[in-house]
Amino acid sequence: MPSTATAAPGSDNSAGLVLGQLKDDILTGFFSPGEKLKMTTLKARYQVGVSPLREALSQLLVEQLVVVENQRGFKVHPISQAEMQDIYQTRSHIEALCVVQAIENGDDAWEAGIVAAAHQLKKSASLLEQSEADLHRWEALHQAFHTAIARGCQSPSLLHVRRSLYEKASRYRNLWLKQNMIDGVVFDANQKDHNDLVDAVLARDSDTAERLIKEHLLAPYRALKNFVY
Amino acid sequence: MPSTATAAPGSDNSAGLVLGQLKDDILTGFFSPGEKLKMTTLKARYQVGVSPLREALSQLLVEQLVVVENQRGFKVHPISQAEMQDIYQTRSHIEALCVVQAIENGDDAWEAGIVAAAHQLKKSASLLEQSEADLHRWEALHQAFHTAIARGCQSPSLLHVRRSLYEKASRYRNLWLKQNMIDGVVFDANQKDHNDLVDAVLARDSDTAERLIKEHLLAPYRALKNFVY
DNA sequence: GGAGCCAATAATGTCGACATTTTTAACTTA
DNA sequence: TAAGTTAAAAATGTCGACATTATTGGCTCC
Repeated sequence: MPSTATAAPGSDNSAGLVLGQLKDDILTGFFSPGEKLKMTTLKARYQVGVSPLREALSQLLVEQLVVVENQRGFKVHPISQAEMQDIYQTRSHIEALCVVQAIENGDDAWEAGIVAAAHQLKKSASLLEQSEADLHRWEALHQAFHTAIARGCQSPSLLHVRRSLYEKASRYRNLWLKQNMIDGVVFDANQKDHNDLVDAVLARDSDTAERLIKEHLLAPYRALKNFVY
Repeated sequence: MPSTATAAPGSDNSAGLVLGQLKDDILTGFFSPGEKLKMTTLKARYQVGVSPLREALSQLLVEQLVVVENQRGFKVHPISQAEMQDIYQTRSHIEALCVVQAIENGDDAWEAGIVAAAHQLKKSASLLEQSEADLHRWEALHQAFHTAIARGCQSPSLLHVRRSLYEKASRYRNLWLKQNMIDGVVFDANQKDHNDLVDAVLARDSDTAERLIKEHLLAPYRALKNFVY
């Protein structure tokens, strides 16, 4: 599975680099949920010592992508039906907050960013193969599109939470894709959702936009929730 | 200033302990906003080596209580009018989400916890001196009261965000108190707010509860926002 | 006198080493 | 054979040391 390339490195030192790689490896499922993360394994994979590794793991601990037990090291955060439901539901509420506030605060540059991102997404969707690389390119554009909308809320703290929840949700999505690659995108490639959302947002129709975005984010959850881990 | 004793240690190793102490020192203003956090200083204060320190700082980095620059070490996260507004506003939205969902999901034990916490808070408020220790005891009960309500939402991810925002907001509150200790509690000791909130919550009146909690959390912001840093 | 340069000092970030704890595996004993 | 015990092996968490980078202070030169 290719990198999600979503993880922004905190700093350009060794710990920051390994943070991005390790996060990617967890989100893409290279390291499985619950898997023990032995230092010898990580040292060999990322070619660094324990210090940068422990710093990166400490950060992933706060983001709840790993768990720790004293003197017993780190594990990948386990997945569960309950957590998946929690993440997706909270994410829909947070995203809705972003959209509503963006509609209140967004300026002309924000609107321009939305139509630009929507255009790119639409073009990408039209020539969408079922290949893994295409799928990941589309997902990047998909996320960029929604970020273009959410960004208008102009609240760093909300956007911070939003990013964290996206990452946690993307792990469930990626794990699912890993097993069901055939009809992979059926559950979120529906272009109509996006057209309707853009219309509501640009019309500054908060209520409609809120309803649409919540539904848009909960639809994949309904598709994934019967996935047996 | 006494410890806020709010920071839950991640694990009982050295890094987990120093995380709690360092977080407290930042939230209470022992280390000032923007202050350089030199390793020699931290080593001397917490009696540990650089490894646990860097792990703790890495976690505070994610929680945005410190900032880092490569090869230039860590600083306490600066404060600003803009961040304060952002934190308090987002916090009011998140807390409202918690309350509304708690009203939907809360059970009998949840209701019992609320009336118990409200009772303790009321008793504490009646014998409230203006001493620093009293003030911190009251604030602990105050937070416990609101947590008793929010807990009913039964969403770990929402409660996680909520805790993080509380901590960030508490720093602004503590910094303000440090300079204005005289009439310290006037802006949030109003018992009527709490009585009304309990009534609305127990009556499962979401709209009223949402309005009350948002107002309750934004009131201190209005009091603090003219505070010149 | 002030700006620019250079050496000396100090600080950061990373590694290997070590003490402590956990895990594994063999061995005893009933 | 299965459970309990003990020794060996492995893994974690922390420290001190070191290379690299940033900062300070003095010196020269204009």
